[in-house]
Amino acid sequence: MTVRQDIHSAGIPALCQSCEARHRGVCGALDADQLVDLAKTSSRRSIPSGAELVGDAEVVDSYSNVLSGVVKLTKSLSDGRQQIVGLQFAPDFLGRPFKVESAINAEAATEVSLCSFPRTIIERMMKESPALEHRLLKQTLTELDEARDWMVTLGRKTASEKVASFLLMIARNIDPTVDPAARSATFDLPLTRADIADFLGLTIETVSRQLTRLRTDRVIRIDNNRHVTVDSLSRLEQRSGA
Amino acid sequence: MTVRQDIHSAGIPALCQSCEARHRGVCGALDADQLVDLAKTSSRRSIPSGAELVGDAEVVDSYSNVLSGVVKLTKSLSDGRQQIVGLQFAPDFLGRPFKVESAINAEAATEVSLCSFPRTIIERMMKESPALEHRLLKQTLTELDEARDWMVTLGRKTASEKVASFLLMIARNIDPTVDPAARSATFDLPLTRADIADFLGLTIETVSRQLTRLRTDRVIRIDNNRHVTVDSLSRLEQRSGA
DNA sequence: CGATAGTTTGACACAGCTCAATAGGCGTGG
DNA sequence: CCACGCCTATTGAGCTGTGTCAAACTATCG
Repeated sequence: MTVRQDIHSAGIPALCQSCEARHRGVCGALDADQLVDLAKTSSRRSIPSGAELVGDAEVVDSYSNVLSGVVKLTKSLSDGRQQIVGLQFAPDFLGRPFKVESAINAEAATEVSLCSFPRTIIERMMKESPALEHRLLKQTLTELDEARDWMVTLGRKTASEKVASFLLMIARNIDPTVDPAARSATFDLPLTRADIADFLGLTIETVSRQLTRLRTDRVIRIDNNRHVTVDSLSRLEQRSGA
Repeated sequence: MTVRQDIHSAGIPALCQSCEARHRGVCGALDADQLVDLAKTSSRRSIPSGAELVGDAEVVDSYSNVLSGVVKLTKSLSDGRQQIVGLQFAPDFLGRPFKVESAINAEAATEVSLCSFPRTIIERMMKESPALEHRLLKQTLTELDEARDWMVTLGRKTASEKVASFLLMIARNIDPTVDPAARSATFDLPLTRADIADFLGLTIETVSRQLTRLRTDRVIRIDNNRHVTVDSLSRLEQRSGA
């Protein structure tokens, strides 16, 4: 990962100067003028774990970039059963264009920091800048691929395969040292057991049992309930049913 | 639904003249010149039920519009377990832009007719025409919403709720008389029991048992294994867990 | 140190799976 | 038109993985 601090930094707002979203996120699709324009009305905010970002059926009037932390997207049935349908990590773009009402809940799974923009500005820029829309299309296609991968996990994997798949996914998204070739990984789980259960379509108890099984089989180690060490990612992968 | 046969039809290729995709599908984003251009290299083809359209890990060199019939998108685990991750109806656009290799299988679930275009043409047009990319973004967002709805079904619903949800979805997509306010519906199932099972993350036997339960409870009628009549869509909806 | 929220463990129940047999639909050929 | 064979769907009996309910344990924080 090289730091880009070149001639193009000229005129970039201070807010955006070192922002990850400007490189890997949607802001990478904007030129200096557009960034200045956007930065005028955008603001960083820090959200405590557990806070609701977008309520079900709530009118959404802002979009955001995730700068750090993990956001969980959930859907619920009327009797309270809940399913996590997506996790967003930095530098994902948060928001559902072309629909003022969201059928989805967004909640901070960890402490989260966001850079938020008014809906109207983003929608104007999308009209003016095909590059922005292009970037958004790419992210949406990626999210669709991920959603479909999880459909396989939800529909066809066993509980132990689900838990292994989940750990693998988190390792790849969180641990900075995990390039695809890495053999081991270590990270903090961004989700509670209850969240993991909602993500995998299981109960808390089943998740817990599968984690202890992985632990007694020496595939993972867990300290303080949250900190996970995987010595052999390939062993974990074997258990993921891929 | 009004038939559009107005001044804008001037210069529209014969092939596209009465094509549904020109109104509700992606071709609606193109002007007459672009349609002419596209029509030069596009072709209609009819595909028999069961034929594979896109093999897993196969290089995709064409995109298509679905004109009639149903296409199932599947993913498989190495040991053969399979999950249907999407169904495409007319006038959906079939193909995954920005990725030459597909991790997905596409197969005709019924007899299908397609209008296919070379990959290169579509990709050139996407660069030139923001409207096309915009349309594609909208379809992708819709598919993402659908995928997330199914994640809830896969992860959190019981077998009988799954089967009811499936019937409801098919009724809404297939039966032309089903506007949202309709009370009843009748349609042919586009999928075999095995396909339904792969869609819902169940076994054939469980699907069959739940269908007979719906039948004995007089929620649906089934003739010739395929033809379904739903007298009260709201009763079916009550069983879908929504 | 006590209170609280999150996690683990155990015992048991049941929804959905597996295996096996039967029934029904449909095309082919006599 | 019927007889046959093939494929799909249904039904049954028993098993098992995961859910339910309940209790014990652990971390964290005032």
